[in-house]
Order: sequence, then C-alpha cells, then structure tokens
Amino acid sequence: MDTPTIYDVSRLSGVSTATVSRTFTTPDRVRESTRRRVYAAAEALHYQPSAIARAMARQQTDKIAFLICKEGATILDEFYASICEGVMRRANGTNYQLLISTAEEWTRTAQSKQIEGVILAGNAQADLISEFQRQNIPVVLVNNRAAGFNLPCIVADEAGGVRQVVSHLISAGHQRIAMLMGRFSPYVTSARYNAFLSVMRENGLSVDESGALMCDRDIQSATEAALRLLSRPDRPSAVFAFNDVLAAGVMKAARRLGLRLPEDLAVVGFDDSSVCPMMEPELSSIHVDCRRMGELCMEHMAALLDGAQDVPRLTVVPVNLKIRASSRAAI
Amino acid sequence: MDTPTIYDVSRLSGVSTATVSRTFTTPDRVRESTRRRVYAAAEALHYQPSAIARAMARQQTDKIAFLICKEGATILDEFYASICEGVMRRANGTNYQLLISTAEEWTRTAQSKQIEGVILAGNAQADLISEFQRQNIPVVLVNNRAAGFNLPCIVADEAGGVRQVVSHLISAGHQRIAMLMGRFSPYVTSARYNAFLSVMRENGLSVDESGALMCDRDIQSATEAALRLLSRPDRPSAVFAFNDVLAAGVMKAARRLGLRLPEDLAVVGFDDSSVCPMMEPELSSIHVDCRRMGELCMEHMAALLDGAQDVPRLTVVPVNLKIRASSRAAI
DNA sequence: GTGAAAGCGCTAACAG
DNA sequence: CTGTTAGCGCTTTCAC
Repeated sequence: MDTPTIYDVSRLSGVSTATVSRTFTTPDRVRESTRRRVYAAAEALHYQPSAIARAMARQQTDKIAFLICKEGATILDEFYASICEGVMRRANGTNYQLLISTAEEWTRTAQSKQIEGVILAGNAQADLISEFQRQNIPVVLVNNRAAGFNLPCIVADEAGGVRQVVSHLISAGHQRIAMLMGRFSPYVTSARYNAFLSVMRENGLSVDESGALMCDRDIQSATEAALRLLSRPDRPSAVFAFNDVLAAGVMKAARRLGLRLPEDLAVVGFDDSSVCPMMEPELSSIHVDCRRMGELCMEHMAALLDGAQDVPRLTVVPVNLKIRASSRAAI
Repeated sequence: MDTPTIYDVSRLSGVSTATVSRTFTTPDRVRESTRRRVYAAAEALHYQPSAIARAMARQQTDKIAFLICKEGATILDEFYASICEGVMRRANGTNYQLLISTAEEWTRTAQSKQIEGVILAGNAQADLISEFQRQNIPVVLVNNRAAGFNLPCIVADEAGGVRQVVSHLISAGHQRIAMLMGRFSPYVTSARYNAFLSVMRENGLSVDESGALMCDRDIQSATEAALRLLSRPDRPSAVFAFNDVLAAGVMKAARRLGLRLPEDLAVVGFDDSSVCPMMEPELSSIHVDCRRMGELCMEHMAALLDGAQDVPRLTVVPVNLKIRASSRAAI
C-alpha cells in the first residue's frame, strides 16, 4: 500500500483537498465537525502531510543547516558538540529541523532551496558567507567574527577570559606567566594573544619569546612543549593553556619534572570542559557556556527568519573563571 | 532578483527544460556542445537545481535522520558525538544529507516523505521503530539491539569488554572486584551486568551485593558511591566502572581515602574517552571505536537504500582493553 | 539527442 | 466556512 495523499483523505472525509490542507495548517479556520471528520479519515489512512509537497507549495523547507568549519581529527569535539546541542535544544519546539554537516562537504553538494538559514560554527571562510548571502540565506556565525559582513556573530568573551586568568595568577603572586597556544582558529588565537599581551603589559609584566608558545592541538604535543618550557632555568611559575586538553599536557609535563601543583606551577585551562573536575589536582579553567552560545544562534536565526531588523550584530557571551586546586595558592 | 529556475536556463541556452535537467542529472546523455551551452547559461544565471522541486519530482529527499534516543543533561556527549561524527564522515561523498534530532522531538513533528532512512542511537523505543517500519523507512540501530525487529543493529562487544577487564584484573591478582554501574540504557546495563556475573562465576569468584552497585551518571554520584564502597572493611581491590567519568569518580574517592593507585586500588573505565590519558595515573579503559560504529551505521543504511538484501542484522564492533597505569601491577 | 507534456502532493488566492 | 483551480520547479516517459 502506498503512502496516502491529501486526495485520499479528501475522498474519504468528503471534503475538498483545500479543507484537508486547512485542517492541518490552520485548524481554527475549519468548522469543528469538519475538522473531526478530516482527522478521523487521516487517522484511518495513516495520513501525514508530505513534507516534500508542502515545501514545494510553500517554497520553503523549514530546515536550518549547522555547518562546522573546522579541520582536524575530530570535528565534533566537546566544544562544538555543546554548541550543537544548544542549537538542537532551541530548534526543538520550533518548526525548524537541523541539518548537520561540515562546511567543506556542503559546498560539494550545491543545491538551491535546501535551507532557510545557516549557522556557521568556527572558522568560516569569507567566500562561503558571501555565497549564502548572495542566495539571500540568513547566516549566523558562532565562535567567530566576520569583518565586513552584516550578520549576527556569537562569541565568547575571549579577552575577558584571558584577563580573568592573568589577574587571578598575578594576584596569587605569579610574575612569570606563560601561555600555551594550540593551533586554534585565527579569530580565537588572535583574540586571546592580543588580550594576553595587553593585560600583561598593563600589569608591567613582560612577555618575551618564551611567554607565548605554540603547539599542536593534542595532549602529546602540549606535553612536549611544556617539557621544554618547564626545563628552562627561568621557567614560568604559571601556565595558561588554550584549552583543557593542553592544560592536561602541561600538568603531565610538570609531574614528569617533579614539580608540585600548584606550589611549583599553577595551571589554568580554557573551556571548563568535563575533564576539569576529574583532574588531580582539579583544573582551574575559564567556563564557556557553549550550550548557551548554541541556543543564541538558534534564537537569532529564528528572529532573522521572522524578519526582525534588530537582531544584534555581535553577542558576547560572558565567561568566568572557575578557580580550582590547580591554581589555588596553598593555604 | 529571484532564484533562477530551470526555465530561465532553458530560455537562455535555447534548449528545452528536459535537456537542462538531463545535463545536471545524466550529463553523458547530452551532446557535449549542448552540455557546454547549458553549463554556461547556468553559470551566468547562478542557477542551481532546486532541491525542493527535485525532491517533488523524484519523490525522495536524500536525507537521513540521526535520532538520539537518550535523556539527561547532555544529549550529545562524547560517545554519541563520536558516533555522529562517524555517520557524518561516511555521509560525506554520498548524496545523503544528515538531519539530527532527538527521538522525542522527531515524533512531535510528524510528516511523511521527510527522510529516506533513520539511524536510531541509543535506547530506541519499540513503537518508534514500528512506526518507521510501517512507513517503509529503513531503520538502523546503534548501541542497542531490538528484539523482534528485522533490522541492522550495530553494537560494541560489551561482553567481550567486560571479559577483558575482569581477566586482566584477575591475572593481576585481584579477587575482590567491584563494578560501578551508571544508569545506562537497559541494553548496555544488562549486557555488561550479565557478562560480569558470568565471567566472575567462571573464575570461581563471587559477586555479592557490594560487587555491583548503581549510581547516577555523573562524577559526584560516582565519587559518593565509591567512598561508601571503599570505606567498607572488605573493600574491593579493584573497581570496574561503566564509563570513564565514573572511573574518575572512583579515583577521586580513592585519593580522598588515602588509597594509592594502583597499589591499593586498581581502576578500569569503559569507552577509552579522551580523558583517559589525562588522568593521573592514566586510566585503563575499554577502547570502543565509536567513530567506526557511526561509519557502519551509514554504510549499512546506504546498502539498505540500495536495496541490498544481505545487510547483516547484527554487527558487533570489537573492543579492546587499553591497559594504563591505573590498573598496571607495580613492577 | 532532444522536445512536449504530464505529473509529483500540497497551498493559497479567489469565489461563493 | 468551504470548494475550485492554478501553480511550485523539476523529472520522466514517450515521441520524434
């Protein structure tokens, strides 16, 4: 037996297809008794409106794409998974459904009229954004800012986070503070790097070459970089890492060198991911409300699709330092 | 300016719409020179076939739904995110696009002709499966098995994992082995519990009440449960936890009680998530290839959609114990 | 190889 | 409140 259509329901219930359609889209514009007959017929036939035909007639799909612009071994890491979850949760209850993919893959399968809007997470390229805008598809950016584009961007307060970390470390008496930067997106890297330089300078502290070093985005690479850093005679007394995985690498290196945490070395991470409370000592970290960022994406997208003109162009989500044992001054 | 249609291309290139259509779907059935003219016109107009109209004409959407059947604070945790990533990666390069949602939300927005197939991750309810099957939508299950349904299931070798853990602990001299079970899905819980009982029995070891205890699925709950467990006079010398987060809770409890790891207590987790190498000592765990499970989902789905009759009904993905310092016998 | 034309199943005027 | 009808933009026979 084939999928029933609106015609089958029309025939069985004895009303026109228009009325059947109305019954499903604007029930209040149909007389109660009619509505009941239609529902009964629909139920008997297991009828459900065809999403395809509806999209065809209305010229819209009610679908939003969530595209991750990121490379590397893991695309959907804890950070982006949390954002995605936020988007999903806010999409729930709306009529919108979520398509998930990578930016790369999306461009491969170019088709028009696929989606109503797109959320670009991470390091979105300018030409990708332009292409969507040319097609009049609303774009929202998350964890990135796009210079020269008129669209909502949702970012964490990177500078504020860095400031909190450095202030905390300085007030705990640290002077030699190093920063371990993974290979993050240009936006994140420059935001944090510049903030670090500013805050250090403001406090009369210098950042020499050893003060900010780069490593790959995995724990081994971080461990190796930290081993080199901490073996120097002028080793820092505190290290601020770009995420919690890198911070774990630093802790590992410290232990290997026989340094005590936090007495000999304070460590602070970023993201406040699920590992922080598992570490020994527990890892201080900047809490980023990724879930909220995802929710904001969807909220702003919904507003855009609703024709709102006052959607904020930049939303900075506050972050806050969770001080734990890895950086707490000994009592 | 509106989105160009196939008629615009037809007019500009001077061929019929049928030929334009062919040029995009079956290029080899169109003369080279014609093809070129069509492409040129399409490019000039920025034409891309409308996904909606194409779906309408072909009566298919080329979309697969990935539905997570799970409750709790975090839906897209590391485990499911990895499966999702596997699905995504395998979907790349095919014509299929991925819709992501929760089972709950999906049932709310019932429409027909939305998707070609569905991947149900986790604790899928029987009536949900039935509903899809009634609609002739192929279903693939992951991290779950459904009794009484004829569909491909992809699971990890839970029993094998438990067996490896217990064997490892026994050969390291442990006799009092406890199991800390989080509130996982019925499938996972029963698979592991039954395996644990069998293997212990086979080795002449008893599992009394204290041997298998339940806790919630967070680190605090695990820590509390472990504190109680490890405070007993007949405390176990080894604990096997249902995932790495719970294992971290056990380690935390052990430290708080002044137990040395692994000398006084061996700990083994499950999943081999990203935290294992960050822990101190590094956490032994059962490695589960979630990414691969996701890839298999998509491979089997593609086969199903391709009309293959020989898609395996059950695929058990091997797991293997990564022995790390948390359970390694001191040398 | 190409064109003409009939749908795909629904929605949205418009008319009653 | 309900019915009639004209599309939505493509694909796909069926002729030529």
